[in-house]
Amino acid sequence: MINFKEEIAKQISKATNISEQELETYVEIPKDKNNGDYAFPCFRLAKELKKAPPVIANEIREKLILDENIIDKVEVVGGYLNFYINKKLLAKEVIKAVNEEFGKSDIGKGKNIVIDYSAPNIAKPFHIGHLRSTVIGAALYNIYKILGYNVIGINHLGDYGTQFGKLIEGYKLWGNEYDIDKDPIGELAKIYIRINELCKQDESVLEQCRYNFKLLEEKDEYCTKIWEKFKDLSLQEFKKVYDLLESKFDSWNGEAFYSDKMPEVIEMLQKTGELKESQGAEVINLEDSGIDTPCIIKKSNGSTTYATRDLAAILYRARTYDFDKALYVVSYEQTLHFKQVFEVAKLLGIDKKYTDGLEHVAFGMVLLPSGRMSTRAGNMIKLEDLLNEAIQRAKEIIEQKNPELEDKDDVAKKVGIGAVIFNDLANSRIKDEIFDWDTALNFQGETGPYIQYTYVRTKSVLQKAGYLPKVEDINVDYLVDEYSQNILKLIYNFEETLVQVTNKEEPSILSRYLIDLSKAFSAFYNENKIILEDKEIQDARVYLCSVVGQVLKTGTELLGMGMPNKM
RNA sequence: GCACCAGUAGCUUAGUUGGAUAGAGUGUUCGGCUACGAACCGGAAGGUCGGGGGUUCGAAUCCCUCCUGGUGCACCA
Repeated sequence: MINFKEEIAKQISKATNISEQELETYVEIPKDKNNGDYAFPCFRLAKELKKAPPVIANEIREKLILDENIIDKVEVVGGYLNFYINKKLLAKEVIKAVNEEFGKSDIGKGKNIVIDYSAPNIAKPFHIGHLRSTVIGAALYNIYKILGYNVIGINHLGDYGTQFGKLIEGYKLWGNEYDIDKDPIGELAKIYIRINELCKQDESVLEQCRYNFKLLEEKDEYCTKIWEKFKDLSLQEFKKVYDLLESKFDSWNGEAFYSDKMPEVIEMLQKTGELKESQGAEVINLEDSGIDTPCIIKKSNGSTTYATRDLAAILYRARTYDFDKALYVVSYEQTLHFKQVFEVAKLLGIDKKYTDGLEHVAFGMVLLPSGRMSTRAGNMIKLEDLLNEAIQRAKEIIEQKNPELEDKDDVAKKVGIGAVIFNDLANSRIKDEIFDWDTALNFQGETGPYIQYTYVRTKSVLQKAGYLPKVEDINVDYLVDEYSQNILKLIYNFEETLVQVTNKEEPSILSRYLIDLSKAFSAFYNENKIILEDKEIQDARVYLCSVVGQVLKTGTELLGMGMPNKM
């Protein structure tokens, strides 16, 4: 598609002798449509030219040689030059560009992106707090992919560490009191809570738990056997949730996968001479980098830590995937951990490209109105329960609004789960979220179902029309009204929106965009009759409908939501 | 105590590299289905952008300071 910003910068460049690249960064999109489609503020030139901004604006305006096929008109308002683009050109460009392939790009060609997301802890319930990492990671995955990047999605399962030493200890003590095969995670969670209580009361039990983990690392037969059992049972439970969310991962290599890859890391760190003994443990001091807390590589009993495993993972991923970016979609509670690990990674002697590519994509916590969720305290909401409730509520609304609908179950799943996913992706990821059933399962206003509903209406119109006109038959004269233009401008910005998502690792930018597009279409839909006597007008509007539908569907699926054809 | 993050309408929030009159949704309120889906659309009311300084032609945005909330701070992950 034509690049309007670039065209405008080119024109101003000719009139001012300032480089086109510099000018392009100054060109902005006015908030108020009454100020044109693009604007060039002259204020920053005032100092240099020693003239008042309005004077500069007028001078530039006089020197501008406009291509009427691209720019309709330019107005000087105060210190601004306001550009109005050629409406028909915009319509032509957008209509030509949108097809099934729309949004696909080769911006990321040849670049590898590793995304580490979801990563629930084995033997603990998969609760609503795990949703954010799962859906943010999945959305980023899809968006990088459509932009042409080679993406590797990794579920870095929490399947290792002292928590297993605790579970093994609890199982050893009271295993026969619990029916683990019947409700694996529920029963294991009870054991986990109980052993934690005991650890608090009796330090020697905690020591024993740590020792169990050391045994596990040393491939002790009994510990390994129990650990494998817990892991298998947990994965079966997790799959239920992943099936509902339709989550896919390219790799399920969890922490345990790196157990045999840590000695190399430790050896590398020893060679640097930075690995120091401190209070019986082996640590890397990071005070020089402004991090007060040292990074523990080896505990005093000789076993490894989360950080050691993450370092082994960085080394492995650099070698295996040659990543340009490695994203960690993990709660902001772990900010310090990643700061430490990324800093220590610089000692591994890997290419700067890799250490520069490490990025913690932090997100806020999901809190209950009563405060934090805690597996130990038992106050949490299981994700599976939320998703099933969402489907149930969607079904009730379908029964009420559209009882004749076919595939009710499938639609209820798409709408219900879509609402939950969208709710989690709608706000900036860094913000905390106080969980509320009615908010998470709201289907009205700025929600996932609103976007789905808008799409369904485009489909419905197309069905009523019974045909799709050919692009070359569209008369763009009928797409220059305010409502059509609003839609076209948004669609014009689709790829730019996706790029912004990857620049900020912020899927909510796409969520907002889809809301804006849905609103623009709803307004258009309410103001204009689409099926009507005049065939030429109808063709143009029907085609616009189809274009909107395609973008809504593509965008919604990028967020990891399903899109129903009817609802 | 130190560090990091957040603070925008009753509630949930958007706000591009500083730019024109700070936008939405929700709730309240008024109006719109003999138009292709009302899970929708349109209008009204609602703001000292946490407070105070500063930089700038221009600050929600940058700097300083204070307040409030959250998170983290060595053998959990």
